[in-house]
Amino acid sequence: MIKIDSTILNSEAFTSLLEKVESLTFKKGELILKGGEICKYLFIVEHGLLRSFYYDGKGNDITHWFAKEKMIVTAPESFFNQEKSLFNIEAIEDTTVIAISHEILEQAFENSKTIERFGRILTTQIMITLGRKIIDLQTKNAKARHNELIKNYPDIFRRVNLGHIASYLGMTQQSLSRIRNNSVE
Amino acid sequence: MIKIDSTILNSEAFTSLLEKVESLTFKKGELILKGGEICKYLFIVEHGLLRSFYYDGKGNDITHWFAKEKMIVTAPESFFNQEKSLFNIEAIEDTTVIAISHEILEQAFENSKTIERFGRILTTQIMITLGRKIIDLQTKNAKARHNELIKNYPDIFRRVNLGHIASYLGMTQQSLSRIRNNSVE
DNA sequence: TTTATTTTTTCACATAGGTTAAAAATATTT
DNA sequence: AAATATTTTTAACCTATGTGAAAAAATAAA
Repeated sequence: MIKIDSTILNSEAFTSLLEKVESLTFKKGELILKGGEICKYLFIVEHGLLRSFYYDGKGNDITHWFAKEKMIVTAPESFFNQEKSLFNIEAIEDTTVIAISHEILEQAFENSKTIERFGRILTTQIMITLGRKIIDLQTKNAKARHNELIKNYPDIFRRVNLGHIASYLGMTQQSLSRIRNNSVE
Repeated sequence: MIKIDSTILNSEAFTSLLEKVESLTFKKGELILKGGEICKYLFIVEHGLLRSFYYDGKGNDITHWFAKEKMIVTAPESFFNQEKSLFNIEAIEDTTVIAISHEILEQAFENSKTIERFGRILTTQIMITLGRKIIDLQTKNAKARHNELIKNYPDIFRRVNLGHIASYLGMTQQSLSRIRNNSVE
């Protein structure tokens, strides 16, 4: 859930990059990326809501991340290393994205210190965010993780169904439902 | 557990950066960074072994990461954003590190596209590694996480005591001991 | 506005892993 | 080598969360 600062979005280097990108539209339920494919694009959400998810080998799909307006999403390992993707990316609302291809982005990194810098700062912040998620998973119980999400991303919480939220939080849908409805702390 | 490629270590830009860094030595048990401080340095381990850890608020310390020879370690949020650190960093063997200060590194990022690029690629790979840890925590049971560690980092496993490994893996020391000694799958 | 589909809740029961405490084994210091 | 400190194991019991199945509620489709 990384948001792009609008000063960067409006910078010259970024504007020139944006001239080379595609705008794509997906209907609710459509897959933007299928697991097993090589992820060609990094997506910036214009309108709508995406989630990346993977299968856990026991028949459950696990939401890894959500991306709403102005957020960036891709299958990092697949996109940056051009390997087969573990992740699927799905539109959970009708969604329009800007799609930056790996090739175009690599060129932009080569040619523009500003973009390279932006990339570094972005991945740094994502790294920090992922670190926090690890800490939450290791130190907070289901109830506390749920509260944390409501506090930090109330809108995501409202727009996404329980099952997706539950797997994102590392619990079953039934547990999340129980937590919500129990007055028990 | 990110390793620096030796071609980068030997590059000119890196060599010139290394002229401006400090070499520090710590005895086993010493704290290199205390929680609450602002982390001034990014460390590259020359010899020895470090761990970063935090307190979970219930009196337990939780190992977040290990760093052996050639690995980089810092308190990311504190170092990159110059905020108070959640993490402590401790030498778990007698350790020598190269310490790159925030100021020097930021200058290097400004002045050298190569270093900026290196920073981007490094944070990208860390991002991927952290993503994998989240997946492991969400989809694997204690036994499987333990097997994963033995497979991927057998040396870390040998050099570190059980308690540190257990908290790194998101379980208690007793559980890890039980897993190890039970023939039960 | 009925039917079908999806999502959420509820419930009984199971279990992985936590908790507490102590013993055993190992390592370190004197 | 004794004494002390640290680390690892063991064991009995407990609890948060998972599992499986079904009912209820909400939403979408016909």
